Amino acid sequence: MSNKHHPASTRDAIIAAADALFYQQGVASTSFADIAAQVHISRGNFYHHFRSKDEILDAVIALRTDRTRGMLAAWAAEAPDAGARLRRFARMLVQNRDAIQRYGCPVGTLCSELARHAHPARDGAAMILELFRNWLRAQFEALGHGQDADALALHLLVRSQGIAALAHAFHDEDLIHREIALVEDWLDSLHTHS
Amino acid sequence: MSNKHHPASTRDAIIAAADALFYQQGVASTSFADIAAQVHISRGNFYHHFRSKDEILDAVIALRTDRTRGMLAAWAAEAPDAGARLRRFARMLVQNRDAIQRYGCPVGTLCSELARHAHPARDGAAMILELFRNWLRAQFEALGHGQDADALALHLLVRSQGIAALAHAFHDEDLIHREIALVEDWLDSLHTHS
DNA sequence: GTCTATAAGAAGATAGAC
DNA sequence: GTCTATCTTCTTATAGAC
Repeated sequence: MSNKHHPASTRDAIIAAADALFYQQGVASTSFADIAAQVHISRGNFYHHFRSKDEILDAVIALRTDRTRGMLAAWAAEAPDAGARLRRFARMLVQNRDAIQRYGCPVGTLCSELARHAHPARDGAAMILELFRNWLRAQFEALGHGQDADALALHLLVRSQGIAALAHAFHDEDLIHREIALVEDWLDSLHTHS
Repeated sequence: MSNKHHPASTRDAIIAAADALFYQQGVASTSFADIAAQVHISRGNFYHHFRSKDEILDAVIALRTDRTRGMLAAWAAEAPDAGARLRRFARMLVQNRDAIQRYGCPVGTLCSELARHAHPARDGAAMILELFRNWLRAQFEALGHGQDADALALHLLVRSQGIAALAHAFHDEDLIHREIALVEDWLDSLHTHS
Protein backbone atom coordinates (compact mmCIF):
# COMPACT_ATOMS: atom_id res chain seq x y z
CA MET A 1 0.00 0.00 0.00
CA SER A 2 2.85 2.38 0.78
CA ASN A 3 4.89 3.99 -1.94
CA LYS A 4 7.87 4.79 0.22
CA HIS A 5 10.26 2.48 -1.60
CA HIS A 6 8.94 2.94 -5.12
CA PRO A 7 8.00 6.59 -5.51
CA ALA A 8 7.87 6.39 -9.30
CA SER A 9 6.66 2.81 -9.60
CA THR A 10 4.28 1.66 -12.28
CA ARG A 11 1.66 1.10 -9.63
CA ASP A 12 1.82 4.73 -8.53
CA ALA A 13 1.78 5.92 -12.13
CA ILE A 14 -1.42 3.92 -12.70
CA ILE A 15 -3.04 5.44 -9.63
CA ALA A 16 -2.00 8.96 -10.65
CA ALA A 17 -3.35 8.53 -14.18
CA ALA A 18 -6.57 6.95 -12.92
CA ASP A 19 -6.96 9.79 -10.42
CA ALA A 20 -6.87 12.37 -13.20
CA LEU A 21 -8.99 10.41 -15.68
CA PHE A 22 -11.64 9.45 -13.10
CA TYR A 23 -12.00 13.14 -12.41
CA GLN A 24 -12.09 14.28 -16.02
CA GLN A 25 -14.20 11.49 -17.51
CA GLY A 26 -15.85 9.76 -14.59
CA VAL A 27 -15.03 6.29 -13.25
CA ALA A 28 -17.44 4.26 -15.38
CA SER A 29 -16.40 5.77 -18.68
CA THR A 30 -12.65 5.51 -18.02
CA SER A 31 -11.36 2.24 -19.44
CA PHE A 32 -8.16 0.34 -18.82
CA ALA A 33 -7.15 1.30 -22.33
CA ASP A 34 -7.46 5.00 -21.39
CA ILE A 35 -5.24 4.62 -18.35
CA ALA A 36 -2.79 2.34 -20.15
CA ALA A 37 -2.35 4.93 -22.92
CA GLN A 38 -1.39 7.59 -20.37
CA VAL A 39 1.01 5.40 -18.41
CA HIS A 40 2.45 3.81 -21.57
CA ILE A 41 1.95 0.24 -20.45
CA SER A 42 -0.06 -2.60 -21.96
CA ARG A 43 -3.51 -3.56 -20.73
CA GLY A 44 -2.29 -6.95 -19.57
CA ASN A 45 0.29 -5.41 -17.25
CA PHE A 46 -2.53 -3.95 -15.18
CA TYR A 47 -3.42 -7.17 -13.50
CA HIS A 48 0.02 -7.58 -12.07
CA HIS A 49 -0.66 -4.49 -9.93
CA PHE A 50 -4.43 -4.61 -9.41
CA ARG A 51 -6.96 -7.42 -9.47
CA SER A 52 -9.80 -5.31 -10.83
CA LYS A 53 -10.92 -1.83 -11.76
CA ASP A 54 -12.59 -1.43 -8.38
CA GLU A 55 -9.24 -2.01 -6.72
CA ILE A 56 -7.78 0.89 -8.70
CA LEU A 57 -10.71 3.03 -7.57
CA ASP A 58 -10.02 2.08 -3.96
CA ALA A 59 -6.40 3.15 -4.39
CA VAL A 60 -7.46 6.44 -5.99
CA ILE A 61 -9.86 7.16 -3.12
CA ALA A 62 -7.10 6.36 -0.61
CA LEU A 63 -4.79 8.75 -2.46
CA ARG A 64 -7.39 11.52 -2.46
CA THR A 65 -8.15 10.94 1.20
CA ASP A 66 -4.48 11.33 2.10
CA ARG A 67 -4.13 14.38 -0.12
CA THR A 68 -7.19 16.01 1.45
CA ARG A 69 -5.93 15.32 4.96
CA GLY A 70 -2.62 16.89 4.03
CA MET A 71 -4.27 19.93 2.48
CA LEU A 72 -6.49 20.56 5.51
CA ALA A 73 -3.52 20.17 7.83
CA ALA A 74 -1.52 22.64 5.72
CA TRP A 75 -4.37 25.16 5.82
CA ALA A 76 -4.56 24.83 9.57
CA ALA A 77 -0.80 25.40 9.80
CA GLU A 78 -0.79 28.41 7.46
CA ALA A 79 -3.85 30.30 8.65
CA PRO A 80 -3.54 31.92 12.08
CA ASP A 81 -7.17 31.69 13.19
CA ALA A 82 -10.43 29.90 12.38
CA GLY A 83 -11.80 32.83 10.37
CA ALA A 84 -8.75 32.84 8.10
CA ARG A 85 -9.00 29.07 7.70
CA LEU A 86 -12.61 29.26 6.57
CA ARG A 87 -11.63 31.90 4.04
CA ARG A 88 -8.83 29.63 2.87
CA PHE A 89 -11.40 26.93 2.18
CA ALA A 90 -13.54 29.35 0.17
CA ARG A 91 -10.51 30.49 -1.84
CA MET A 92 -9.93 26.89 -2.95
CA LEU A 93 -12.88 27.15 -5.33
CA VAL A 94 -11.53 30.34 -6.90
CA GLN A 95 -8.08 28.77 -7.16
CA ASN A 96 -9.43 25.66 -8.93
CA ARG A 97 -12.03 27.51 -10.98
CA ASP A 98 -10.70 26.36 -14.34
CA ALA A 99 -10.84 22.65 -13.47
CA ILE A 100 -14.18 23.06 -11.67
CA GLN A 101 -15.76 24.79 -14.64
CA ARG A 102 -14.47 21.98 -16.90
CA TYR A 103 -15.04 18.88 -14.78
CA GLY A 104 -16.96 19.92 -11.66
CA CYS A 105 -15.89 19.32 -8.08
CA PRO A 106 -13.63 16.22 -7.87
CA VAL A 107 -15.22 15.09 -4.62
CA GLY A 108 -18.81 15.94 -5.51
CA THR A 109 -18.82 14.32 -8.94
CA LEU A 110 -17.21 11.14 -7.59
CA CYS A 111 -19.70 10.90 -4.72
CA SER A 112 -22.57 11.48 -7.14
CA GLU A 113 -21.44 8.79 -9.54
CA LEU A 114 -20.78 6.18 -6.86
CA ALA A 115 -23.92 6.97 -4.85
CA ARG A 116 -26.17 6.50 -7.87
CA HIS A 117 -24.85 3.02 -8.52
CA ALA A 118 -24.67 2.01 -4.85
CA HIS A 119 -21.00 1.27 -5.51
CA PRO A 120 -19.03 -0.47 -2.73
CA ALA A 121 -16.56 2.44 -2.70
CA ARG A 122 -19.42 4.88 -2.12
CA ASP A 123 -18.71 5.38 1.57
CA GLY A 124 -15.02 5.87 0.93
CA ALA A 125 -15.79 8.77 -1.39
CA ALA A 126 -18.32 10.28 1.04
CA MET A 127 -15.62 10.03 3.70
CA ILE A 128 -13.56 12.66 1.83
CA LEU A 129 -16.55 15.00 2.02
CA GLU A 130 -16.79 14.19 5.74
CA LEU A 131 -13.16 15.21 6.20
CA PHE A 132 -14.06 18.68 4.93
CA ARG A 133 -17.19 18.72 7.06
CA ASN A 134 -15.32 17.85 10.26
CA TRP A 135 -12.54 20.31 9.55
CA LEU A 136 -15.02 23.10 8.84
CA ARG A 137 -17.03 22.24 11.96
CA ALA A 138 -13.89 22.54 14.06
CA GLN A 139 -13.30 26.04 12.67
CA PHE A 140 -16.86 27.15 13.42
CA GLU A 141 -16.52 25.74 16.92
CA ALA A 142 -13.32 27.73 17.41
CA LEU A 143 -15.27 30.77 16.27
CA GLY A 144 -17.72 30.25 19.12
CA HIS A 145 -20.57 28.57 17.25
CA GLY A 146 -20.42 25.36 19.25
CA GLN A 147 -24.12 24.57 19.00
CA ASP A 148 -24.49 25.32 15.27
CA ALA A 149 -21.00 24.36 14.13
CA ASP A 150 -22.04 21.24 12.20
CA ALA A 151 -25.01 23.00 10.57
CA LEU A 152 -22.72 25.86 9.54
CA ALA A 153 -20.16 23.41 8.16
CA LEU A 154 -22.84 21.66 6.11
CA HIS A 155 -24.16 25.00 4.91
CA LEU A 156 -20.74 25.99 3.66
CA LEU A 157 -20.37 22.60 1.93
CA VAL A 158 -23.82 23.02 0.37
CA ARG A 159 -22.87 26.35 -1.13
CA SER A 160 -19.49 25.06 -2.33
CA GLN A 161 -21.04 22.05 -4.03
CA GLY A 162 -23.75 24.20 -5.58
CA ILE A 163 -21.23 26.71 -6.90
CA ALA A 164 -19.15 23.92 -8.45
CA ALA A 165 -22.21 22.24 -9.96
CA LEU A 166 -23.51 25.43 -11.61
CA ALA A 167 -20.09 26.63 -12.77
CA HIS A 168 -19.72 23.23 -14.44
CA ALA A 169 -23.21 23.13 -15.94
CA PHE A 170 -23.07 26.70 -17.27
CA HIS A 171 -19.34 26.56 -18.07
CA ASP A 172 -19.11 29.82 -16.13
CA GLU A 173 -15.93 30.61 -14.19
CA ASP A 174 -17.17 34.06 -13.25
CA LEU A 175 -20.05 32.58 -11.26
CA ILE A 176 -17.44 31.18 -8.88
CA HIS A 177 -15.99 34.63 -8.20
CA ARG A 178 -19.40 36.19 -7.55
CA GLU A 179 -20.76 33.43 -5.32
CA ILE A 180 -17.55 33.04 -3.33
CA ALA A 181 -17.65 36.78 -2.66
CA LEU A 182 -21.09 36.20 -1.11
CA VAL A 183 -19.71 33.32 0.93
CA GLU A 184 -16.95 35.59 2.24
CA ASP A 185 -19.54 38.22 3.17
CA TRP A 186 -21.46 35.55 5.03
CA LEU A 187 -18.31 34.44 6.87
CA ASP A 188 -17.61 38.07 7.82
CA SER A 189 -21.12 38.50 9.20
CA LEU A 190 -20.65 35.38 11.36
CA HIS A 191 -17.41 36.73 12.74
CA THR A 192 -18.88 40.05 13.88
CA HIS A 193 -21.75 38.22 15.59
CA SER A 194 -19.48 36.10 17.80
CA MET B 1 -42.29 14.81 -32.16
CA SER B 2 -45.82 15.21 -30.86
CA ASN B 3 -47.56 12.43 -29.02
CA LYS B 4 -51.07 13.71 -29.57
CA HIS B 5 -52.23 10.82 -31.72
CA HIS B 6 -50.35 8.00 -29.99
CA PRO B 7 -50.40 8.72 -26.27
CA ALA B 8 -49.45 5.15 -25.32
CA SER B 9 -47.24 4.39 -28.30
CA THR B 10 -44.09 2.30 -28.05
CA ARG B 11 -42.07 5.38 -28.83
CA ASP B 12 -43.49 7.22 -25.83
CA ALA B 13 -43.00 4.18 -23.63
CA ILE B 14 -39.34 4.10 -24.64
CA ILE B 15 -38.93 7.78 -23.82
CA ALA B 16 -40.67 7.39 -20.46
CA ALA B 17 -38.53 4.40 -19.49
CA ALA B 18 -35.35 6.12 -20.65
CA ASP B 19 -36.33 9.24 -18.71
CA ALA B 20 -36.55 7.26 -15.47
CA LEU B 21 -33.47 5.11 -16.08
CA PHE B 22 -31.29 8.01 -17.21
CA TYR B 23 -32.16 9.68 -13.93
CA GLN B 24 -31.63 6.64 -11.73
CA GLN B 25 -28.53 5.17 -13.40
CA GLY B 26 -27.14 7.92 -15.58
CA VAL B 27 -27.19 8.07 -19.38
CA ALA B 28 -23.92 6.27 -20.09
CA SER B 29 -24.62 3.30 -17.87
CA THR B 30 -28.16 2.78 -19.10
CA SER B 31 -28.11 0.27 -21.95
CA PHE B 32 -30.64 -0.53 -24.63
CA ALA B 33 -31.12 -3.84 -22.85
CA ASP B 34 -32.13 -1.97 -19.66
CA ILE B 35 -34.74 0.12 -21.43
CA ALA B 36 -35.97 -2.80 -23.53
CA ALA B 37 -36.52 -4.86 -20.38
CA GLN B 38 -38.73 -2.15 -18.89
CA VAL B 39 -40.77 -1.55 -22.05
CA HIS B 40 -40.94 -5.28 -22.88
CA ILE B 41 -39.67 -4.96 -26.41
CA SER B 42 -36.64 -6.43 -28.15
CA ARG B 43 -33.42 -4.54 -28.66
CA GLY B 44 -33.88 -4.58 -32.43
CA ASN B 45 -37.24 -2.86 -32.24
CA PHE B 46 -35.50 0.23 -30.94
CA TYR B 47 -34.13 1.30 -34.24
CA HIS B 48 -37.53 1.52 -35.79
CA HIS B 49 -38.27 4.43 -33.43
CA PHE B 50 -34.82 5.97 -32.93
CA ARG B 51 -31.66 5.97 -35.00
CA SER B 52 -29.30 6.01 -32.00
CA LYS B 53 -29.06 6.29 -28.25
CA ASP B 54 -28.32 10.00 -28.58
CA GLU B 55 -31.65 10.44 -30.34
CA ILE B 56 -33.42 8.90 -27.35
CA LEU B 57 -31.53 11.29 -25.08
CA ASP B 58 -32.67 14.21 -27.23
CA ALA B 59 -36.27 13.04 -26.86
CA VAL B 60 -35.86 12.69 -23.09
CA ILE B 61 -34.43 16.20 -22.82
CA ALA B 62 -37.33 17.54 -24.92
CA LEU B 63 -39.76 15.75 -22.61
CA ARG B 64 -38.11 17.17 -19.51
CA THR B 65 -38.02 20.64 -21.02
CA ASP B 66 -41.75 20.53 -21.72
CA ARG B 67 -42.47 19.13 -18.27
CA THR B 68 -40.39 21.86 -16.61
CA ARG B 69 -42.13 24.59 -18.62
CA GLY B 70 -45.49 23.17 -17.55
CA MET B 71 -44.46 22.96 -13.90
CA LEU B 72 -43.20 26.55 -13.81
CA ALA B 73 -46.38 27.78 -15.51
CA ALA B 74 -48.48 25.85 -12.99
CA TRP B 75 -46.55 27.38 -10.08
CA ALA B 76 -47.07 30.85 -11.53
CA ALA B 77 -50.79 30.13 -11.86
CA GLU B 78 -51.15 28.70 -8.34
CA ALA B 79 -49.08 31.13 -6.31
CA PRO B 80 -50.56 34.63 -5.95
CA ASP B 81 -47.30 36.63 -5.75
CA ALA B 82 -43.58 36.37 -6.48
CA GLY B 83 -42.72 35.61 -2.85
CA ALA B 84 -45.09 32.64 -2.76
CA ARG B 85 -43.72 31.41 -6.08
CA LEU B 86 -40.15 31.44 -4.80
CA ARG B 87 -41.28 29.47 -1.76
CA ARG B 88 -43.01 27.03 -4.07
CA PHE B 89 -39.69 26.45 -5.82
CA ALA B 90 -37.96 25.80 -2.52
CA ARG B 91 -40.69 23.36 -1.45
CA MET B 92 -39.98 21.28 -4.57
CA LEU B 93 -36.80 19.97 -2.97
CA VAL B 94 -38.64 18.92 0.19
CA GLN B 95 -41.34 17.30 -1.91
CA ASN B 96 -38.84 15.28 -3.95
CA ARG B 97 -36.50 14.57 -1.03
CA ASP B 98 -36.71 10.80 -1.36
CA ALA B 99 -35.71 10.73 -5.03
CA ILE B 100 -33.09 13.45 -4.50
CA GLN B 101 -31.47 11.56 -1.64
CA ARG B 102 -31.40 8.42 -3.81
CA TYR B 103 -30.43 9.78 -7.23
CA GLY B 104 -29.59 13.46 -6.84
CA CYS B 105 -31.19 16.34 -8.74
CA PRO B 106 -32.47 15.11 -12.13
CA VAL B 107 -31.35 18.29 -13.87
CA GLY B 108 -28.06 18.69 -12.05
CA THR B 109 -26.85 15.12 -12.49
CA LEU B 110 -27.73 15.13 -16.19
CA CYS B 111 -25.95 18.44 -16.78
CA SER B 112 -22.93 17.17 -14.89
CA GLU B 113 -22.70 13.94 -16.87
CA LEU B 114 -23.14 15.58 -20.26
CA ALA B 115 -20.85 18.52 -19.49
CA ARG B 116 -17.99 16.26 -18.49
CA HIS B 117 -18.08 14.43 -21.80
CA ALA B 118 -18.75 17.52 -23.93
CA HIS B 119 -21.81 15.67 -25.19
CA PRO B 120 -23.76 17.26 -28.08
CA ALA B 121 -26.90 17.33 -25.90
CA ARG B 122 -25.06 19.27 -23.24
CA ASP B 123 -26.64 22.62 -24.07
CA GLY B 124 -30.10 21.10 -24.19
CA ALA B 125 -29.70 19.89 -20.62
CA ALA B 126 -28.28 23.22 -19.45
CA MET B 127 -31.31 24.85 -21.09
CA ILE B 128 -33.58 23.21 -18.50
CA LEU B 129 -31.49 24.80 -15.77
CA GLU B 130 -31.81 28.11 -17.63
CA LEU B 131 -35.58 27.76 -17.58
CA PHE B 132 -35.45 27.71 -13.78
CA ARG B 133 -32.98 30.57 -13.75
CA ASN B 134 -35.16 32.79 -15.96
CA TRP B 135 -38.32 31.95 -14.03
CA LEU B 136 -36.63 32.70 -10.70
CA ARG B 137 -35.17 35.94 -12.06
CA ALA B 138 -38.65 37.08 -13.10
CA GLN B 139 -39.89 36.48 -9.54
CA PHE B 140 -37.03 38.46 -8.00
CA GLU B 141 -37.70 41.26 -10.47
CA ALA B 142 -41.34 41.29 -9.44
CA LEU B 143 -40.15 41.56 -5.87
CA GLY B 144 -38.30 44.76 -6.71
CA HIS B 145 -34.76 43.41 -7.11
CA GLY B 146 -34.42 44.44 -10.72
CA GLN B 147 -30.67 45.06 -10.59
CA ASP B 148 -29.76 41.90 -8.67
CA ALA B 149 -32.50 39.63 -9.93
CA ASP B 150 -30.24 37.36 -11.99
CA ALA B 151 -27.62 37.10 -9.25
CA LEU B 152 -30.34 36.22 -6.75
CA ALA B 153 -31.76 33.60 -9.12
CA LEU B 154 -28.33 32.04 -9.55
CA HIS B 155 -27.77 32.13 -5.80
CA LEU B 156 -31.01 30.23 -5.22
CA LEU B 157 -30.03 27.71 -7.88
CA VAL B 158 -26.59 27.33 -6.29
CA ARG B 159 -28.10 26.49 -2.93
CA SER B 160 -30.64 24.11 -4.46
CA GLN B 161 -27.99 22.22 -6.39
CA GLY B 162 -25.73 22.09 -3.35
CA ILE B 163 -28.54 20.77 -1.15
CA ALA B 164 -29.37 18.06 -3.68
CA ALA B 165 -25.70 17.11 -4.12
CA LEU B 166 -25.05 16.74 -0.38
CA ALA B 167 -28.34 14.98 0.38
CA HIS B 168 -27.38 12.50 -2.34
CA ALA B 169 -23.77 12.06 -1.23
CA PHE B 170 -24.63 11.69 2.47
CA HIS B 171 -27.89 9.85 1.80
CA ASP B 172 -29.45 12.38 4.18
CA GLU B 173 -33.05 13.47 3.65
CA ASP B 174 -33.07 15.56 6.79
CA LEU B 175 -30.38 17.85 5.43
CA ILE B 176 -32.92 18.97 2.82
CA HIS B 177 -35.39 20.06 5.49
CA ARG B 178 -32.80 21.99 7.45
CA GLU B 179 -31.20 23.77 4.50
CA ILE B 180 -34.52 24.61 2.83
CA ALA B 181 -35.62 26.20 6.11
CA LEU B 182 -32.57 28.45 5.82
CA VAL B 183 -33.47 29.24 2.21
CA GLU B 184 -36.96 30.22 3.34
CA ASP B 185 -35.50 32.47 6.03
CA TRP B 186 -33.35 34.09 3.39
CA LEU B 187 -36.35 34.62 1.11
CA ASP B 188 -38.23 36.20 4.03
CA SER B 189 -35.37 38.58 4.74
CA LEU B 190 -35.37 39.67 1.10
CA HIS B 191 -39.08 40.39 1.20
CA THR B 192 -38.89 42.68 4.20
CA HIS B 193 -36.04 44.61 2.62
CA SER B 194 -38.02 45.50 -0.50
C1' DG C 1 7.60 -6.86 -14.25
C1' DT C 2 6.12 -6.33 -18.88
C1' DC C 3 4.60 -8.01 -22.93
C1' DT C 4 1.37 -10.44 -26.72
C1' DA C 5 -2.47 -13.13 -27.57
C1' DT C 6 -6.84 -14.33 -26.51
C1' DA C 7 -10.92 -15.35 -24.21
C1' DA C 8 -15.73 -14.07 -22.79
C1' DG C 9 -19.06 -10.91 -22.49
C1' DA C 10 -21.71 -6.50 -23.16
C1' DA C 11 -22.45 -2.57 -25.88
C1' DG C 12 -24.54 -0.05 -29.96
C1' DA C 13 -26.19 -0.88 -34.37
C1' DT C 14 -27.90 -3.50 -38.84
C1' DA C 15 -30.45 -6.97 -41.95
C1' DG C 16 -34.12 -9.25 -43.02
C1' DA C 17 -38.09 -12.51 -41.82
C1' DC C 18 -42.81 -12.14 -40.27
C1' DG D 1 -44.30 -2.52 -36.02
C1' DT D 2 -41.96 -6.25 -33.85
C1' DC D 3 -39.12 -9.94 -33.89
C1' DT D 4 -34.60 -13.00 -34.29
C1' DA D 5 -30.11 -13.32 -35.83
C1' DT D 6 -25.92 -11.26 -36.65
C1' DC D 7 -22.02 -7.86 -36.92
C1' DT D 8 -18.60 -4.95 -34.96
C1' DT D 9 -16.43 -2.81 -31.47
C1' DC D 10 -15.21 -2.11 -26.85
C1' DT D 11 -14.51 -3.77 -22.19
C1' DT D 12 -12.77 -6.49 -18.41
C1' DA D 13 -10.04 -10.20 -17.48
C1' DT D 14 -6.83 -14.40 -18.15
C1' DA D 15 -2.85 -17.29 -19.93
C1' DG D 16 1.49 -17.74 -20.87
C1' DA D 17 5.93 -16.23 -23.30
C1' DC D 18 9.93 -13.32 -22.38
